[in-house]
Amino acid sequence: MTITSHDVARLAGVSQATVSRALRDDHRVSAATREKVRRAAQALNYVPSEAGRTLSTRSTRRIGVIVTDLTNPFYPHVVAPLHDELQALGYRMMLITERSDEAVAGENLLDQSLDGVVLATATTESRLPAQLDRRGIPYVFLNRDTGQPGDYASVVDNEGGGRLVAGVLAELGHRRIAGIFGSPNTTTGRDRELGFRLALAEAGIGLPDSRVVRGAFEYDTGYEALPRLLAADEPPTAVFCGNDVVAIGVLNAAIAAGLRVPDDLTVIGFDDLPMADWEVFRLTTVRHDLRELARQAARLLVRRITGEADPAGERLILPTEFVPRATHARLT
Amino acid sequence: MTITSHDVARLAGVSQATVSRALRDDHRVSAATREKVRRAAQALNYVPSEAGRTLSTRSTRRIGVIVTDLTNPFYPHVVAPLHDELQALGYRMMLITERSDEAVAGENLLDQSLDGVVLATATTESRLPAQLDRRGIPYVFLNRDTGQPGDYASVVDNEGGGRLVAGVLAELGHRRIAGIFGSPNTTTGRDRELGFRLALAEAGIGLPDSRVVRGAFEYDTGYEALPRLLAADEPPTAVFCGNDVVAIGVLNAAIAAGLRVPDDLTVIGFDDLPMADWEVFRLTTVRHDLRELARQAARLLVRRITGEADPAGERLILPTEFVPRATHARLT
DNA sequence: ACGCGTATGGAATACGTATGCATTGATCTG
DNA sequence: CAGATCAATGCATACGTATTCCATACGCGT
Repeated sequence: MTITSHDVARLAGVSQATVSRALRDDHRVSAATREKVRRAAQALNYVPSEAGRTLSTRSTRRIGVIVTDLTNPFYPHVVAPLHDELQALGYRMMLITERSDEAVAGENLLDQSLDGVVLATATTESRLPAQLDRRGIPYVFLNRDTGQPGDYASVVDNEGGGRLVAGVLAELGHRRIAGIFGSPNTTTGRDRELGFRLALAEAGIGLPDSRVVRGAFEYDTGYEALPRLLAADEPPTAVFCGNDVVAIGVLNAAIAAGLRVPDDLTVIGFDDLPMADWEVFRLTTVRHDLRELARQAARLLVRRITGEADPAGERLILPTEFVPRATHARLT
Repeated sequence: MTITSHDVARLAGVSQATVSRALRDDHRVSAATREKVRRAAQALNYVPSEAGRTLSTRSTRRIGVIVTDLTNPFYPHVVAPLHDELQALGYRMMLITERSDEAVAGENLLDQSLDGVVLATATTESRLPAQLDRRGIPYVFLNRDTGQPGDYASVVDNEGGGRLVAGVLAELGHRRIAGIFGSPNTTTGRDRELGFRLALAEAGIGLPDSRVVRGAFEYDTGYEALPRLLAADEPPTAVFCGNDVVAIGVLNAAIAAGLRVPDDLTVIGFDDLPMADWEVFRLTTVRHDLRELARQAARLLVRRITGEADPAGERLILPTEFVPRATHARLT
C-alpha cells in the first residue's frame, strides 16, 4: 500500500541504499543515477517514512513546546513565531499543554519522540527539567526560567521592566500604588515585582500588602483583583499589572466598576501584545520583542541539540522599553 | 545510553518479546512474570520508543491540525479543546500552520507521521484533501468544509446564523445595512452571507455591492472596512460581520472614527468568543458551541481512523443562537 | 504410560531508512 | 602493462518494537 524506498529502487533499477543516498544528495552517487532515482521517486510519489528515518538516525526533527493554555492571549504570540522559526530551522512543532495529565505529559516527552523541548511554563519548583536532564533531552526555557545558573533560557529583563514602571508612576505623582503580580514561583512574576519594589523603595514609596495581589497571568486575575483593591481603606490611584492580559482584565473590571481610566485610575501592563494597542484599550505598557524572544529560544535550542551551545548554559536577555499610551495620567 | 525493551528483558530475565507482551497486558503472560517485568521496567525508567512502536504497528497516535494563524483569536479557541479531546482519546497533536511553505507542509502531512489530519482552514479550492485521499490519510474538516457531499466535517449552521441576524436587524428597523463577510471561497464566508442575504430579501431589504466587503476573517479586515463603508453616500446604520474577530476590528475602528456604538452604528458578530463578552465590547453576536465543534471533529476523526465512521461521509452541524448584548439598537 | 490440550515464553522476523564495509570497474601511474 | 587508486554502487546490518510461529512443560483423562 504505502510506497517505500524499495519500490523506488526497483523502478529505478538500483539498490535501496542508492535511493537513500541519491535523495539525500550524497556526493558518492553519480549525477546520472541521482536523476534516475529522482524521477522514479517522483513517478511513485514517494515520501520517506519519518518513522524509519527516526529509528535509523535517532533524530526526529521534532520539538515539543509546552504551554499552559492557548486561549490565554499571551501564548499564541509566542507559539506562532516559535513555530515559524522552528520550521525554518527544519524542525516541526509538537504542542503540549501543561494541563494534560502529568503522567501522560511525561511519557510524551520522554519516549524519544522529541529532539528537544521548549518550556514556556516553568515554575521554580517544576520537576520537569530534572526529568529531561536525566533522559538527556535538550531543552530551553522561554520567557520564564528557574533563575538558576546553568539554564539555557531566552528571557526578558523583567526586573528592569518593573523598575521602569515604578519610575514612571513615581514621576507622575502617584503614591498609593497597587501591584497585581504573577505567581511568586515564576521568574516573570518574581522579578517584575522585585524591580518594581526596589525602584519604588528608592523613590520612598511603600507597597503595603493590602495593595498587592498575586495570581496566574490570566484575565480573571486582573478582573477579580480590581474590586478587592478598590475596597481597601486607601484605594490605589495606579495599578501595575504583571502582564497585559491581567491589565486587560483590570480595564474591563474598571468599566464594570464605573471607573474612568486614566482619570480615576492609572493602569499599566507588561508585554505590549498587539491587543494593547486596540482603541478600546490603548494600554500603557512595557514592550519587549516577543517575536525575537521566541526566535532566540528556537535558535538556542537547536544550537543545544547540535552541540554548539555553551556547555555552561546560556541566558539571552531582551531589553524592555516603556510604551506610553492612554491608560496613565499625572495625579492631580 | 537510552534504555530499550532488551535492557528490561535482561534485567527481568525474560525475552524482549515477553517484555513487550507484559507491558501491553497481553493475556499470554502470567501474572508473576508480568509483575517481574513491570518492576524491571520501573527500575530502569523504561519508556517505549515511539519510533519503534510506530514502525512496527504502522500507527503513530499522532494527529495533525492545520490552522492559518494562531494569533488570530479565533483559532486558540478551537485548538485548545481539540488538543484536550485528542489527548483524552489517546492521540497527540501536531500543530501545522498553513503559511508554511506548501511543499514543506505537504511532506509533513504525507510522510506517514500522522494517523489523521484536522483541516481548520479549508478553502473550496484547496488541493490538500485530494492529496490526503490519494495517500489514504483520514481527515476531517473543522468549521469550514468544501460543501461537497461525502465530506467528513464538523461545522456550524452558518446559513441559519446569517438568517438570524438579518431577522433581528429588520425587526430593529434597519434598512441601510452593510455586510463584512469572509472570503467567498470558504463555506463559513459563503453560507453566512447566503443566509443573511436570503432573509434580508424576504424582508424586502436590499444589500447593494457598495455596502458589502469581503476579506479574511481577521481583525484588520474589519478595521479597514469600516471607514470605506462610512464613506459611501448612504452609510449603513448596521453592520453584520463575518465573525467576532472582524467585528472587534470594526468596534475599534468605530472608536477611531468617533462613532458611538450602538447609538450611531449597530455591530453584530458571529462565534461568541469569550472576548465578545468583555465590558469593552459587549458584542451582540451569534453563538455556537465552539468547544463542542472541536470535540465533535476530534471524535469523528478518530472514528474515521478506526474505520467506524460512515463510509459515505458524515457532516455534523451545530445550531446557532442569537446573543443580544450591547452593540445593537433600534433605529430611531 | 501415553496422548492431547493448554499455558507460557522464546526465537525469528517485519516495519523503512541510513550507513559501514565490500565489491566492481575504471582510470591513473610509473 | 602491472599495480595502485578512486568513483560508484550493492550488501548487510542496525535502529526498537510488535507479533507470528514454534517449543517446552505441565495437567489431565484413559
